[in-house]
Amino acid sequence: MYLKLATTVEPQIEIDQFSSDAGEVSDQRFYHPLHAGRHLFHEGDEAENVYEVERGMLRLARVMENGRRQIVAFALPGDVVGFPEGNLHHTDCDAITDCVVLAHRRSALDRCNPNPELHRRLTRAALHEICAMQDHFMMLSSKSAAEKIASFVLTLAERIGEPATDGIHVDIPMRRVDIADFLGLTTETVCRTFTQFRKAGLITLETAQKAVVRDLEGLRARAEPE
Amino acid sequence: MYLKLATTVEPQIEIDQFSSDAGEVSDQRFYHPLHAGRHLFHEGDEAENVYEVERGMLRLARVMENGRRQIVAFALPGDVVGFPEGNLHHTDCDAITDCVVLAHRRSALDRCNPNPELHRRLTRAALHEICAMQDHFMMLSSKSAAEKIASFVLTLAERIGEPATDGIHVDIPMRRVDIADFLGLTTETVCRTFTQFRKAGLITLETAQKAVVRDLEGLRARAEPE
DNA sequence: CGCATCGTTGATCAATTTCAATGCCGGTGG
DNA sequence: CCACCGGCATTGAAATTGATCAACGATGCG
Repeated sequence: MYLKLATTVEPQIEIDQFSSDAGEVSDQRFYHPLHAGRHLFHEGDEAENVYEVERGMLRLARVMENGRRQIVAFALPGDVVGFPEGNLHHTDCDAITDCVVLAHRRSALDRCNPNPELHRRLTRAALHEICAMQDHFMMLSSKSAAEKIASFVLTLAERIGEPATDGIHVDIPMRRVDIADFLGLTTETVCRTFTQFRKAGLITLETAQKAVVRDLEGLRARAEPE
Repeated sequence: MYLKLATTVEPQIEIDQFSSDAGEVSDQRFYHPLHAGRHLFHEGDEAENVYEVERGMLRLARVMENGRRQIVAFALPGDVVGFPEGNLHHTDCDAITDCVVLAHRRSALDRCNPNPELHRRLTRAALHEICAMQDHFMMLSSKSAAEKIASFVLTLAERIGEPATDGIHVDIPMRRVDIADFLGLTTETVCRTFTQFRKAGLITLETAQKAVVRDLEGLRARAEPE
């Protein structure tokens, strides 16, 4: 299965206290609500925290001097974002939808103490991330546009799809250009491929952001070559 | 700077005992010589060790069911390979040239004790790897063939090039098809781009494996668009 | 020496990008 | 309330890049 969007960690430890405002849960972690469009951190920022996504969707991006942009990942609930390089963040991260993230002090990643269990979870998440990124290499380098879009929609369907009688309802909150920059395509190609799938009866599009997967097997068949 | 080939760690801790045969250095680490063409591990193998490259070059690869292959990274001295996912290796790894690698028990990555310093180094290497892979995303998704090859040669030159009066001598021990599978191109395109650079006077090729960078700036100009 | 593998080159083809225009929708202000 | 505006999505046609198909050359090894 390709296109892990980002890194999933083991089931969430139990959180007792929750305040809908940014609230300190303990000195180790605290909740942080985040409105759509707001940045969580920028490339080059001092990395104070790593974040576990509770709700919503985030976008991790890197920009080249000349303006070309790569979406590194879309982060969904359960994913961890903000792994530092040295002391700095090496991507921009902003909220595509309203989000709630759980911030962990960056020290939890660096040191076993005082919370060895959290340290272990975050380290595992980092290792998982490496594996997931390697999957994404396959996606970027050896798949056609149709295979990329099919895989992409399938992953979204598996992770946030809601099964219904008429198919799997999938929210696609990111813009077409984000999908393009994630998959190494152009906006136009993304559009065309969506319409191609729509005309083939694989999906329907209520709006550009609301899709229904009507033929899961058909979509799977397009996700892998042969 | 794009195309970090793999993960560089901090300067090597001092090693006193060295045996040219596979030799236990301590219960935490041991040297492992490896001839060109030999595998260090396979995809799906139980991950017993992570390896620090001392000498030589290794190839990390993933293969899809249908035979398509992605070279995930080329590992050079200072790089770390074999980060596990769960308990398993998720790539094949074999030696392109004769190598010497330093094996660390996988537990050094999982646990702080008994060697917290090593644990910290390996964890950092994993984080660095994430960053390096994100660089490679840019390479794979938003660069032209010429930009990819130029970046690739530049990185090799920086990491293993030997400056001389006539330019920077660079060993390119991997085959063309490996370069192609690394950059998401075909063998033919890799070849053509090399000849194009040769005809433009940017490089010379004594053999397919021995290149001399004659115009560093020219090559840099082709590595980035604009 | 002959075979096998790898590298190189050429010609054609197909996929995707590019360029251009139009449509759609939500927000804003008259 | 409605018209206009701006951003995003979609579609079409042309251009370009890189893939594919095919042949040949070089190199190393049994």
